[in-house]
Order: sequence, then structure tokens, then C-alpha cells
Amino acid sequence: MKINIQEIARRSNVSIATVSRVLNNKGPVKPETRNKILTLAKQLNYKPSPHARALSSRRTDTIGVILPELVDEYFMDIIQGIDEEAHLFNKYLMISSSHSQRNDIETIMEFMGSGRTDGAIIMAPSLHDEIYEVIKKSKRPVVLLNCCSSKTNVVSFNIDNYRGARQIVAHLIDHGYRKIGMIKGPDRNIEAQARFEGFHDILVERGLEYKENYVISGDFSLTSGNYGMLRLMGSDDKPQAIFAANDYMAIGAYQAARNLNLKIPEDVAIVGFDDIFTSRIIHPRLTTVHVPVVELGRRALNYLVGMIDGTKDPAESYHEELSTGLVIGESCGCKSK
Amino acid sequence: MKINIQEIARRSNVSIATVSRVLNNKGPVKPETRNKILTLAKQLNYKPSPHARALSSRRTDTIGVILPELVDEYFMDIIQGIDEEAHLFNKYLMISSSHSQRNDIETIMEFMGSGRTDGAIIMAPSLHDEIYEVIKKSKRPVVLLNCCSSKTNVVSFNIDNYRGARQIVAHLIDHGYRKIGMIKGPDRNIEAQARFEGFHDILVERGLEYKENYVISGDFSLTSGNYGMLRLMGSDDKPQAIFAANDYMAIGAYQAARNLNLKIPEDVAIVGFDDIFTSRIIHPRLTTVHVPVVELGRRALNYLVGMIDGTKDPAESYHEELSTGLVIGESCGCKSK
DNA sequence: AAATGAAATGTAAACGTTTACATAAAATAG
DNA sequence: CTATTTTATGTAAACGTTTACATTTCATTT
Repeated sequence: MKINIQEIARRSNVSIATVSRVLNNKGPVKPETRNKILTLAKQLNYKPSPHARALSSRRTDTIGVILPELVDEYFMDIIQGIDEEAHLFNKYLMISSSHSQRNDIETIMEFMGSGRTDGAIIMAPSLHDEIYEVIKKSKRPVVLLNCCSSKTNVVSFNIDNYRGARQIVAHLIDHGYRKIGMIKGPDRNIEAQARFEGFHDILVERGLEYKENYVISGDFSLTSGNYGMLRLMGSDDKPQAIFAANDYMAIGAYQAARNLNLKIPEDVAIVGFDDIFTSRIIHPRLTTVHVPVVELGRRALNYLVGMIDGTKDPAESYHEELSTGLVIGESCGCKSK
Repeated sequence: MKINIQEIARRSNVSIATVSRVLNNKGPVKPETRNKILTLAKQLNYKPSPHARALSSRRTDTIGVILPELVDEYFMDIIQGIDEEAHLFNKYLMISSSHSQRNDIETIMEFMGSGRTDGAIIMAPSLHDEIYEVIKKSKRPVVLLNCCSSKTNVVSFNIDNYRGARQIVAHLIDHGYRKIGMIKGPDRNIEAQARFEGFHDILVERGLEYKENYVISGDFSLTSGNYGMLRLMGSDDKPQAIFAANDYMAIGAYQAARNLNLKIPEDVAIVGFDDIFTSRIIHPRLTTVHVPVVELGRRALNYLVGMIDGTKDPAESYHEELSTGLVIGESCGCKSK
């Protein structure tokens, strides 16, 4: 027996319109009719077809999530935050990665254009201007993660990478280090840029000289951190402290230090960014910047839902920067309690 | 201008049936008509409505994925594998966690019943019999991950936890340890059970005595590993080597060892299970069991797609056990090269 | 008691596909 | 050149909702 809205209507002697009204809490309906329908629906385990509903009303109750890749705790945390919040709103989540080889844009367009979702959360830290066009053209609201400065006319939620970097480098300066190096992230990555700028600006503000040869580029991978550290410490003019733009590279730097027989932090201090699980396990514990990723996902979803159901104006641009926090380990020179 | 199949049909002077046939590669159609339609569709950037399609044909091109939680690399790896493979088949992924507080069953039923997906991959390592009922009743095919012995009449892909445990414990025995303890996982977790049985069986087979007081229960968390280790090493009769049922607990055990001033592996050897990122970073490097999680996800999706499009018989039960591999670190007593 | 308005319900037209069945056109057979 | 098959196309009925609009019912006002 196939059981649809017709069937419910027939069995409760009302029209399908009434059933629909009951199911959607829309329009007036006599309490006793409502109860009759509701109990019958429950009894027959009736679930309205999401597709019919979507076809007719263009609501899917589904949110699209596009991430650059599906690896690491980092992205899992984002998803976790989004999922938790989505659950509160009874939204479903359609998740996809950009599958790097393909063009980000292509993935996004396909996703957005398909009509499978009511809106999307997109993270694309290496963002071309092209993407803004796509988003602007999209009928469905979009929230961007970690991918734009507040200048742009979109909705975005970001980690305050700039301040985070300043904080941790300031901490190094407070320790008395004067020669501070950095292993940067990839140039085209906006987060990496902000972290570098924070590093640069605080140095200058505090009256330290910014030296090109103290800075080296990595790609956020462990090996690139290792390699970067070898380069930095192989020179004659060695920095006393290293700020790695993320924890993976910091851990790579640890490995290099170990190979070079350098003690952390006695011979060289190392700090990171992201506060990944491993950073709390290694010895000496890594001083790093905590990044509220789960919260980021939560807020993004929350705002997106607002745009979808009209609480927030989707046309209005909005930006939020979540602030980071310092996690003090011993790798900077602080003593453990 | 709203552009749908009607519009395409009108503009190319054919009926919507023909357009549909072209778009689905179904039924005969004259090559020149096909081309005309195809180019027009591309030109107008026409994408068929997935909802209308689903409504009419009950194909959604969407796969549901239900995981117990969305945390850790472990689950991310599963998703990654599933996503990669899904991408090959042009399937979309709808992901949800069981949100522990709610009943697993409830989540699953809702997911399955909604008709949003063509099938589902479900991971629920603490599996009640109840779930089999739900799956059997479901119209859509289901693949289970890590959640059942091959006795049951379903499709499942599993890690061979039993053999993995045997391997690594055998390795400890080969090192000459006679007093081997274990920090178990939660009793109701099927994977934890298998790992324990592997431990138990190999001990007995190799002629070592199985001693209750060498075994303690944890919950797969770091802290429980820490606590378990304290208990085990606090007794008068201390084991010489510890098999932690997963790496998190092994790392917890490391911390306990450090607090007790026990050297690994000189005073006590520790091995784990799962091969998480951190296990390769810590010192001494953790000897553990590599678990092909990404591959597990890939295979599960592949098989599910087969069931969906009829290549595999959904009614037939099928089981695959992916084998694990030993990752040798120094925590077992092996020397680094 | 009639007039008015509000509340409850019903009718039917979308929404955009797929697909069984019918028909027309073209190719093949006799 | 007609009969027959094959290939190409069209028609129309699902699929299961939502919702504007129409209608009925009922309570309130005069």
C-alpha cells in the first residue's frame, strides 16, 4: 500500500489541501481535524515526499557544503559544527569537496545550479574573483568561510588570522627573542597571507627589523615545515624563534630540529597555528593559536539558515571574524606548571 | 526566463519526450536531433531538476552516509574515501551523524524513509539487533561498515580487527614479552570486541597465560588510556607490554608512563591500533596497526552503487574484510633504522 | 432574522520530469 | 511497389506535493 497525502486525505475524510495545511502548520484548521490527521499520519508512518515538496515549493531543507578537501581534523571540525547546528534546524547536509583537480568554480556552479540545496557554505581559501560572480548570480544564498577580506560584498565568516598571528608573535617578542623567522603558507591562500601580515606588522610595530631571509615559504604540509626549518637553520644568520603558519609545519620543524640536534625551545623556539590534536601531545608541547573551527561552522550554518528563511537579508553583506586564542605550551620558552 | 525541459523542447521543435530521451541516453533518437538538443541545452545552461526527476523516476543520485559522530581523522578518512568514489559515479553525498543522544535507529529510519537517497552507508559499531530489522524493511539498499560479523544477512565491509590484533600482539610476543596487558575498548563496541578476542586468542595459542588482571576497560578516549595505564602499572604484578585497543588510548598510556617515570619501551612497551597521524609523530614512535579506512569507504560506496544500479543483487548478503598492516615504531622495542 | 465577516475546508493548477503507449517516418523485405 | 519491420518522435498520464482562489460553515453584529 503506497501511502501519500491522498491516502491520508481519503482516510480522514478531508481534502489534500487540509492535510497539507496541517503538515505545514499553515492556515487555519480545526483542532480536532488536525489531531485526526496527525494521529493517522503517525500511525501510517507517513512522511511527505521531499521531492514533491521541493518541486512544488522549492524548499529542499538541504544545505550544501563545499570544502577544498576532506582531510584532517580541521575540516572534520568544520563539518561537525555545521552538522550540529543543521540538526537543530532539521536541515540535511550535502557535502562535497572541490576535488582539487577540477576547477573549484565548476564544482560550485554545479552544486548551486542543481537546485538540490537551499543554500551553501563554501570554503575556498584560494579564491579567485571569478567566484564572486558565480555567487552573485546564484539564486540561493551563500556563506563563505575563510575566504575573503571584509571588503567584498558577500556574507563571510572568518577566523581572525591576522590578530592570531600578531598575538603569538607578540608572545615570542615578549619572551625576548629578537630574531624571529617564519615558515609561511602558500602565497595564494588568503589565510596564509593574513598570518604572514600579522607576523610582519607586529614585528615592525614592536621595533624589530623584518628580514626577508628569516622567512621561507611552505605549503602547510609537514614535510614543507621540515624542509623550511632545515633551510632557516642552515644559514649563518639563524633565527632564535620560528613561527610556523600552521601546526603541521611546526611539527615538521620539530623533526628538523631533532635531526639538527637543536633543543626546543633552548636552541630555537617554535610556535604554530591551528591547535591540532597532535600539538597538545608532542614534547615540548607546542605553543600555538587556537582556532574556533567548530564554532565557525556553527555560526555559518546559523546565518545561512537565517538567510534562507528570511530572517536575514540575503542581499546584505555581512562579515564576522572569530577570534583566536593563545595556547601556551613549552615550545616558546614558557615553563610548564 | 525559466528554462526547463519544455523550453528546450519548444526551441528545438521536438517533444519533451525526445529531450528526455536525449538527456538520459535512453531510446533511439536521430543523431542530428540529439546534437541540436545537446548544444541548445549547453548553451542555455540547462540542468534538469533533480526533484522532478526523483519524483518521477525515484532516482536521486544521492547516497546517504550515517556515522556515529563527526570527529577525528578516522571518520574524515571514511568520508574522504566515500567522497572520492562517489565523485567517480557522479553521486551526491548526504552526510549525517547519529547525534548520539538520539537513538541511532531513529536517525537511520528517518534518513532511509525520507526517500532522499538511493541507498545508504551506515556505520554503527555498537549495533543492536533492532537495526537489522530496519535495514531489512528498507526499500533502499544499505551497506554496513564495521558493524557486524559475517554471520548476519546483510552487506558489510569491515576492518579485520581480529587479525590486526593478533598480528600486533604476536609481534609483542616475538619480542619476548610474556606479561602482556591490554586496555580494551568499550564492551558493546564490536570492533573493540574483535580486537580483544584477537589479543586473547593469540596469547593462548602461543602458550601464554591469559590473566584477567592484565586487562582493563577503556572507552577509546585518551584519558581512559591514561587512567587504564595508571591502573595496570599501579598493581604489584605489572605487565611488561601493553596493547591499547586504539591509538588514542595508547597515547593516553604514554602520558601515564611519563608521569610514572616509566621509559617506553625499556620499562614498558606500548602498542596501539589505528595508525593515526599523531602515532607517527610521538616519541618513541608508536607501533600500531594500520587500518585502511579510506579504502573501506571507497569499497563500500562502490558496492552500494552496484546494488543501486542492479549490478549487484541487493538481496544477496556480502561481506568483505579489509586486512590491516603492522606499522613498526620503537614503542614495542624495535630499533629505529 | 438578515447581513457580515471570520474560520475551515475544498478545487484545481502548478512544479518539471519519466515512461508506457501510440503514431509517424524511414528502411528493409518480398 | 506494397507489406513489414525498425527507428524516430509525440501524447498524455503519472509522480506527490503546495497554494491561490473559491466555497462552505459558523459565529457575530445589527
